[in-house]
Amino acid sequence: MIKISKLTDYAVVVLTQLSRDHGVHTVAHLAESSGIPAPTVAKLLKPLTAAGLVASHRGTNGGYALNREPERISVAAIITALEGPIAVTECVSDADSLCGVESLCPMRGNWEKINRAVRAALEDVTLADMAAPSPWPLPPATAQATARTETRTGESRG
Amino acid sequence: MIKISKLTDYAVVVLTQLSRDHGVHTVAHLAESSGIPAPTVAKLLKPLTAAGLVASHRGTNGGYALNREPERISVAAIITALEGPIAVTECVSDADSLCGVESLCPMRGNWEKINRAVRAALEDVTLADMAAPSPWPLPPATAQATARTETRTGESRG
DNA sequence: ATAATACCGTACTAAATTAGTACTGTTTAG
DNA sequence: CTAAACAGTACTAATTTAGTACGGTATTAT
Repeated sequence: MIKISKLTDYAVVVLTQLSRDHGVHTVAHLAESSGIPAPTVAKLLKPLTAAGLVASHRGTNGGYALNREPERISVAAIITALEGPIAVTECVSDADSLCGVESLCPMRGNWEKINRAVRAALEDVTLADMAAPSPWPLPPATAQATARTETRTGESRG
Repeated sequence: MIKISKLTDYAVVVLTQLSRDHGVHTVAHLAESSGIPAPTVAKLLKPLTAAGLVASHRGTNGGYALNREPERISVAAIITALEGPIAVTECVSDADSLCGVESLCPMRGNWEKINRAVRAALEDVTLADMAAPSPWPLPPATAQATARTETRTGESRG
């Protein structure tokens, strides 16, 4: 369904918490206040640390803290940290993996065009945006949305 | 990895074939010329037919044909036909599925913003674009690509 | 030093999704 | 009436993703 993994979803939640309180937070604390199992929180913080989005502090009174202003952390950066380069198709994501279907390959340039557009959309939203209160439902902005969009509106519960 | 399913990938391949030769093609024929297993081709053509993207003709000399000009079939329409409404997170895709993590929900409006941007990007590319010969590598357009992009360039094989 | 705290890293298990296969039914042309 | 070709369902297998467990290392306080 062209969606991100649950782990990435959780990562945004955890990072949002860190952005609200700039101090150092332990995994246990973050897990408790978010409702996400602690081992899972620890798991997602690892690649986030490796990517330099958060900083870790060991020992007593240690924990994790944001390593950069929320305004300077894009959703694209978060996704990239956890899932690797953003690519809608496997074709372009790694040079080693062949397509399997040869006739697919001639259009990898077109897929890359799509990838860039998606990437740009994701670069444009920062953690600060995500932490900010969100108006819901969203005001209709560009109206290029499909006809299907209106099928489900009204019963927003999720 | 925020990618579409293989079935959708195949669908684009099959539709590209149909767009090149406007006649009626059997599943067997499409399978042979694409290299995709016949049952799989049959499987993906079903929802495509339901969505009105292709038309099916039963009986002897039957088969499938494009139901619309390639210029009027967007990649978004193909993905939607096979995978349902385009949404990066589950949260907004269906009203019935709760998030599980409550703290996630306050930012569904922000996620929807992202969903719209992705959707727009996918609406913008048509089947005709995909069937067209693609320059590769693509000329750098907006340069908002992440630093990671350059890590893998050079050995394009996929 | 010693002990407690909290991250680090790897391996493993289980669940969910996705891909692929098989089979039976229905429609159309000759 | 027979053969061609789609329609629909059910099932199996493979892959991916989520979640758990455990032993190790660094830092701080006593």
